Amino acid sequence: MKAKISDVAKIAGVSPTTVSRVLNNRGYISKETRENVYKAMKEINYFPNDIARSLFNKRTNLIGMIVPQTSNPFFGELAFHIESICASLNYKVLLCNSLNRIDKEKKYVEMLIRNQVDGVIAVTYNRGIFDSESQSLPVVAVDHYLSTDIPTVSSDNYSGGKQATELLISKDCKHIIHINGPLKLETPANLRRKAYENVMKKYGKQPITYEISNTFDRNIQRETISKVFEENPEVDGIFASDDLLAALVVAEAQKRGKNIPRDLKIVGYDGTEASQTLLPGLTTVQQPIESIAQTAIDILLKEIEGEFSNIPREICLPVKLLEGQTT
Amino acid sequence: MKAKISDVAKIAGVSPTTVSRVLNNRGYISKETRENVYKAMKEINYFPNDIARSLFNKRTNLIGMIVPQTSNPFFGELAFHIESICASLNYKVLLCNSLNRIDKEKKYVEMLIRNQVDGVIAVTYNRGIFDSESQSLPVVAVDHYLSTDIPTVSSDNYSGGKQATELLISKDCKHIIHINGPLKLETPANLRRKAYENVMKKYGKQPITYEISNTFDRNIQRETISKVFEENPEVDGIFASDDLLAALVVAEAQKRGKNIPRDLKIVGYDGTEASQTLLPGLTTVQQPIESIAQTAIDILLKEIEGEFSNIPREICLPVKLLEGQTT
DNA sequence: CTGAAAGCGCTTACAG
DNA sequence: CTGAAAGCGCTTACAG
Repeated sequence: MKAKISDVAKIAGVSPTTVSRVLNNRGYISKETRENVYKAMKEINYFPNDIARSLFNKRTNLIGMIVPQTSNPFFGELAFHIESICASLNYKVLLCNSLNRIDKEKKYVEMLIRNQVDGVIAVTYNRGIFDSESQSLPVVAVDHYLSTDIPTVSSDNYSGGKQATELLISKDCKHIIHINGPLKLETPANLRRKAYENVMKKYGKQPITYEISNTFDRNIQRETISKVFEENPEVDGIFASDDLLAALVVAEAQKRGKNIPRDLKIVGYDGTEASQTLLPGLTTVQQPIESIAQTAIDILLKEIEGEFSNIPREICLPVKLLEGQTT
Repeated sequence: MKAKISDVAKIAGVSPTTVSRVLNNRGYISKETRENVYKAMKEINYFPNDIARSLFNKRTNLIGMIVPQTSNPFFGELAFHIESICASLNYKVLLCNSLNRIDKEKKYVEMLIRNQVDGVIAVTYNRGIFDSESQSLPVVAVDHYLSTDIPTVSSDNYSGGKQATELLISKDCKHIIHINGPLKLETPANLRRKAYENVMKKYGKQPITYEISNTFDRNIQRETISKVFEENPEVDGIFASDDLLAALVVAEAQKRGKNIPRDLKIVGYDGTEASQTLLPGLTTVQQPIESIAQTAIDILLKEIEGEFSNIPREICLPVKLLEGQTT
């Protein structure tokens, strides 16, 4: 049987109330009593039951974190930073991999509510998963607009898209194509495409965007990329909306005997540690993943503390263009 | 205020006991009552408080998962599978990024105990983090021996190391070097080195293993790799103990003007989705990450259910050699 | 400086 | 088929 507070009390010769007091450092307690209690806790290897505490306190110090998939380096890195920062603040993280599926996300949200999480950090493409039932639940969205009253943290996608496109143009690319994920929703990431299109038009060029419908099926992605080359034999610049996509473009280009960067220039997006290690030559727009995590947590904690006054509705963090050998 | 069971009871005109019964599908309940209760729950948006349930049931359905760092694709992918499988079995996962630091691991273990997790899946290099206090805690280790009574799930590291080395030999490499992480501990991953050394000896070659002391500092890794080339100008084959390391070797070799695979052949280890996408040409030994996750969970659940009888002390899953363009 | 009592939201014998 | 009571392990007024 696990030791409980009354066991400690018995051994230390005090009441459970007193044990609780030394545990929480509340009220006056004689040095002697305190030491006796500590000794008793050591003796029977006592650890407080945080479940019981949470029930009373109506505070779990639990944060729900919904990401599409930690095996994707961007989300894996984001998850790492979020959890690490939370741990340093004494918050615990419940991990949820949603695969962007709305059914899973809804289930996860319900699970998080049942588990009384203090707040949720959500990286999800689906609006409407936080509804009526979760009105009072503190939520912060990363990289996606979820609803008018949920703050969003993202990096400066417009600037990133602009820098990527302008780089390709400055390198003399004539036929630049953009490949993006699902475009249906008003996500900040969509601004990457907007920026691409605007820059293209500004330079009198025709923007062409290909959409990858499924983010999780590499074969579908490969097919789309193959189509890009088939339908645009003159393509000499590609801006891919994430590094994995860019890597697939690199592979397909090599398969087709194209010399990079001579025949084709490629810019990716994300600049994760993993992609920079595995494909260090890739030119890419690096997101400030750690500050995204930090900012999201700062905002969420404010919401949790009830400081709704000075919470920005949207925070946009700067990106950094990393020039490699693919441009 | 959040709705609770007594609110539902009041509205449905029954006792809390009855509400609990319909919630848990226990005992006989008239159809009418059941429907009234459901209607009441809908009406006030009631969700059961799992914290309160857990307190009573002494069962949280929580699993602690300790990994070094989810930003590393191998652990990110493992974490994804573990969490996904757990979710499908109605278990929730508390994420812990330990960075392999024993102080962090100990803190995480204590946190998990306080939170009454039903069990822990640990990928850690440090023995002794599960001590006396956690005797009764179900634990399963992945890829590392933690103690004699903690089951270990790993892939067949010896076979992987053997296949990698034999491949290099069969490709006519004369001077093959192995680069590994910290070697101090008796981890299954150490078998990769053992296998390398045995195969080398078998073929009358001198095994040379370089050790990377810090897994998290890319610069230290780069320095060690640079040293490998400096000290062994004749090297024509390198077996790196993970894909990120292999990628660094590729980069360094290119920097030194070596043609891969003509002048130098490289084999990595892990074969994650991310590394196979970002560096598809890499020859590597692929670990069965999903089955590792599945197996670890199977074993952990058995421990949780108290079925200690038929739990193997060690499970070893088959690896797969993926030949790319680096050999 | 310390303890007895009540309660956090739930569930399960027990009784009817 | 249903309800009143006790209890999961803790904490906090309240009283001394």
